[in-house]
Amino acid sequence: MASLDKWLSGDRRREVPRMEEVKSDSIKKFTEIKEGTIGILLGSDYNPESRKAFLKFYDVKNHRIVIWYDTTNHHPYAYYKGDIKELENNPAILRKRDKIIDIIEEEKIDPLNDEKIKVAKIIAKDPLVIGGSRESLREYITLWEADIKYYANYIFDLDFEVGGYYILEGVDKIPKRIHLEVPPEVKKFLDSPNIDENMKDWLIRLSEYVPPLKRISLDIEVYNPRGIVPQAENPEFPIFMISLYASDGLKKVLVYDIRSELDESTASKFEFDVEVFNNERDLIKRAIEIIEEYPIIITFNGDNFDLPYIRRRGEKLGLIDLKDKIRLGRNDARVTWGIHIDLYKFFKNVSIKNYAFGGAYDVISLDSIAQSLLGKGKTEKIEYFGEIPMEEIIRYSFRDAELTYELTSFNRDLVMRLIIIIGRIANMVIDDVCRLSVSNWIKNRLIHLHRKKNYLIPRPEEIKGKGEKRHFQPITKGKKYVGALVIEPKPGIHFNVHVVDFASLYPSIMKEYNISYETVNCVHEECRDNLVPDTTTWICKKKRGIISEFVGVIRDIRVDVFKKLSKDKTLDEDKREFYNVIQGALKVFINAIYGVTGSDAFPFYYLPAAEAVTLYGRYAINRAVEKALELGLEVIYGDTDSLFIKNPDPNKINELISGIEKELHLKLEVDKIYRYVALSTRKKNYFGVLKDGSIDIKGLVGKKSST
DNA sequence: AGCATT
DNA sequence: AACGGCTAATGCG
Repeated sequence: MASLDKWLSGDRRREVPRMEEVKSDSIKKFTEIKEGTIGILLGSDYNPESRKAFLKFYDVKNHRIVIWYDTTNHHPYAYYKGDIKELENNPAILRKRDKIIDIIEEEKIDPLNDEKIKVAKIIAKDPLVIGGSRESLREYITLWEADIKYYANYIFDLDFEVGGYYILEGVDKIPKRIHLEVPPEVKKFLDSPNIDENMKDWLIRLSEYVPPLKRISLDIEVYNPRGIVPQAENPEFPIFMISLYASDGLKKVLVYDIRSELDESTASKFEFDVEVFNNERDLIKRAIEIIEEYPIIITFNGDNFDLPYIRRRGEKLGLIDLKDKIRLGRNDARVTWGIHIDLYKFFKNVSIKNYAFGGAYDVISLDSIAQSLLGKGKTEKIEYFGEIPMEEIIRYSFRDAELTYELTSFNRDLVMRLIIIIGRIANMVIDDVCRLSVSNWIKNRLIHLHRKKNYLIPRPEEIKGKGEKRHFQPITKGKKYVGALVIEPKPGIHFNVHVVDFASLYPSIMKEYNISYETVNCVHEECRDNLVPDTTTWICKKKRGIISEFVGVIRDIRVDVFKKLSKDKTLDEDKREFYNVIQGALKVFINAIYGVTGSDAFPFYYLPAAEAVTLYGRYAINRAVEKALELGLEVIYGDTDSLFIKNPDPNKINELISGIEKELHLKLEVDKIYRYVALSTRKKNYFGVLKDGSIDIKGLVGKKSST
């Protein structure tokens, strides 16, 4: 304590930092690639010095990241729709002439007008010419595809697949995609006749084995005064502890013995390694030396705290090449030798929280998430280190690193697998998967799909420009368009109630009715008679919509293959769990695709498309009610995609299901059967007892009577 | 009471 | 930074 007080009072004994590099051969490692290296593509980035995109592969044999630099002479670019001669004389272009490699004419397909068009492609020496600075071309000229990250662009253009296996044959050869042998349980589906080529590609890509990934978690402690929270932007207090927990069994706490209270006996008191240092610089140096041996770094809030703090403290203390190891972005921190996963960002992601983990945790903190998912939390909370014995802080700090690591390893590496699978679905590098939201995941894959079809990606205002007419007033004030239909419940206790529902209604509608931003109110005259019920919105009959196709294929492989595999008792648990991760990740995408279509922040937002989905949904449930009544069935309630039918003749239910399937091409199925269900006058509030005796309660919360 | 807001 | 519908609590002439 005394030394802390002294330190706080200003006696910081600032020695002149020795300019010294952290010893490492990590840079050298990247200059050569051993022939025959097998790697999984996990990351990519752009190197401004060499002006090249590069890829990060996880070497599955040596468990390190291998970096491969572009050899194809690929460059950043953007498109211009107007006259190429005019463009060449545009002042903004003239100003940037020395940074423009070429302007060439290219043929693309305009998906909104369904026609081939000639566009000018501006090829630049570096990405900032296109976008990212105030002087960039996109600030002066209306450009197309000018806001795609360059390294993402690179992956799309060369058709690289994130999460896929590659063989690296040297620095000068383009990595070649290789495929592991398809496991028999998946092969069975590949050979089946109702699986098309598109589905096959997805099946092979997603089901490929995800190996255990070597990784280390890291957590730092800062010796700050009471009541002051250390700031990564201005790291004025020393790091005095760094805890590490790795997949290869390394468990270690590095301590800078700031109060000189430890001795030789300290290390033996713990079930993990403890290394003691007498200054902060050696502590940081040692930590970097260790984590550099790991291709994947796991933190909890490392983007905004641990990594920037380490980098800035280290630089203050003269560890000058930390800037080449930890790269600080505006809102992230990346490590050059590997991949940094910040679990705080990942678990904060609404789709991860609510869909992947069913809202299991509430507060986004290490303690709360660990408590919910691992069943154990932090050690007792420490408010102020100054009063706590060093040995106790060591245990506390170690626990954080342990929990952070275990959040990636519990349930057979569920989280690591999930991250890789999302990367495969979105074709997005792991760093971005962990930091961006579901709309970005979807956008990323859609951009790649546009490239594959040679579609020029429309600007959002072009999509809007097709017209935003909505046909019905939203029920709820402040909403943009009408949503689901909820049928007025018949209050009372009803016995033998069968609930039928449409299987993933909105995604099925998007798939079956060809809903996409370019197919709703398409350009063709001959499609204008294909109307959404009760509207003047029409849907294309000539071309498959890009979003419809995407949601269709991932819906099909989820329902037809991965859901089945996840329940296949002939497979071992590890495999079942893996297939369960895949079907769960697919579900996140499938459900969100309709949602983002109705979100104006989404670049492919189109209100009439979102409204068409809900209107078809309303139409479907209304038709089902009509059909049920025709069959003499009694409908007592329904919500969005479900009908509650009282005491039905089972044959009539089957007739209803087959009739609807024939008429609407939507699958209706019996979801559950209640022995009895009690409905009130309120929608979305009921309870019932199912056939197996279990109780089902919706919307009702326990309340005290006021009397 | 009735509407707006969360 | 995924949608809308619905219930309940709270605030305010």
